[in-house]
Amino acid sequence: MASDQAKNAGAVAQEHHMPPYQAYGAYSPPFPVYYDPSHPEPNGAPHPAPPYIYHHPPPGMMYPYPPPGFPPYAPPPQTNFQRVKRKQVKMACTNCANACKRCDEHRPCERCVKYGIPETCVDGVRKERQKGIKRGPYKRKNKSGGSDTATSPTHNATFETFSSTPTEANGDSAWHPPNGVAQGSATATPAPASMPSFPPPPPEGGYYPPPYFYPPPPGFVPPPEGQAPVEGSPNSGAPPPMMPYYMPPPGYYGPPYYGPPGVPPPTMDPAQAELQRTSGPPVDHDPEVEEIPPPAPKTNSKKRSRVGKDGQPKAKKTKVAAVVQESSTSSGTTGGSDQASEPGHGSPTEIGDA
DNA sequence: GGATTCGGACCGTCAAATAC
DNA sequence: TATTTGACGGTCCGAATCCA
Repeated sequence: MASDQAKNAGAVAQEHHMPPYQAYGAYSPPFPVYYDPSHPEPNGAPHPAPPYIYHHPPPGMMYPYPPPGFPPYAPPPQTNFQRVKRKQVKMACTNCANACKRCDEHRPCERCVKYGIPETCVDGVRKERQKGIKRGPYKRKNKSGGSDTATSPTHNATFETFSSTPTEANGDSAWHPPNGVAQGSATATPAPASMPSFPPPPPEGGYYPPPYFYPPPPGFVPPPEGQAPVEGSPNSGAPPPMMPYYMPPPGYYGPPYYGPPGVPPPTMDPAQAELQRTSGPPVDHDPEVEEIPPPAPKTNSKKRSRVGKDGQPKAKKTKVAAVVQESSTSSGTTGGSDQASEPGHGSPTEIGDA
């Protein structure tokens, strides 16, 4: 469940701490970014209080990714979008539960009101979890080395939204700005004087110091302040959609990092960070990261036979009958956990009831 | 074409297993 | 004792199907 918790933590953190980014150039990162104390904030604004710092790249900031030894930015697959986590109510009313429909916290719930059966909108009785079930030995996750290390849940959650992008196999470690512009060329925005050489070894904390930012999506280079984007470049058009950006090198707990304001990011064991830094990124897959696989081709595998578990054809329900049944079911189950009378589906729990 | 059904993916919780 | 793991018990999405 750790992964679940991690995902939840990420969702919560994201929900509660989304800095007020403003548009910068063609895009602004939707994640916190550490600041470089030696680098002035845009517009001369004071630095936010460390250590939880954010800002968008100041005008003229260059995107130094990727460092040597790290793969080039790979455009995220179209399907690698952020998944909106489904929110469940703690306890659906019996009517909604039987109908497998969304319920809400209120009683009567919206659905019961809609069907005119608010009086039957009551919580069911949650079955008690079985106890004393013996389990086999647990498979402990490998905590040392590898990309699937069990790092801090917060850290892993960090990457839930910005899941790693596939690593290109061509071994090209340079990030190529768009339109054939070589990285660091005159056309690209110059790096500020305060920009340290890249990549510096991770400091004692195990993460790289700021300011490092993700590169913009392919085809996007923040134009120098006061200058229009290169004609014909994507910058010159509409702002790009928010996309997952480049995955930072392992051990770097900079962007994106979500967490409570004022709470420093988790740090990695320096030895491990160095190992990962020198051995290359585990970019292609982190099992802790929730990746959105390409949607499976639609099939007809969901053909239902309208046959109950006992092999008997299920009785059809008319609209009224369904509502009535829901009502009767609810009134019949409020006093106990026996769900044997509920309609065919929705009773995987029946298995354990015997 | 809208309403209904329900398979199964997804979610939250928590006891057992394990680490410290 | 604290943490991690894995599965239970549940919710509800969305395709299939029904029906006016």
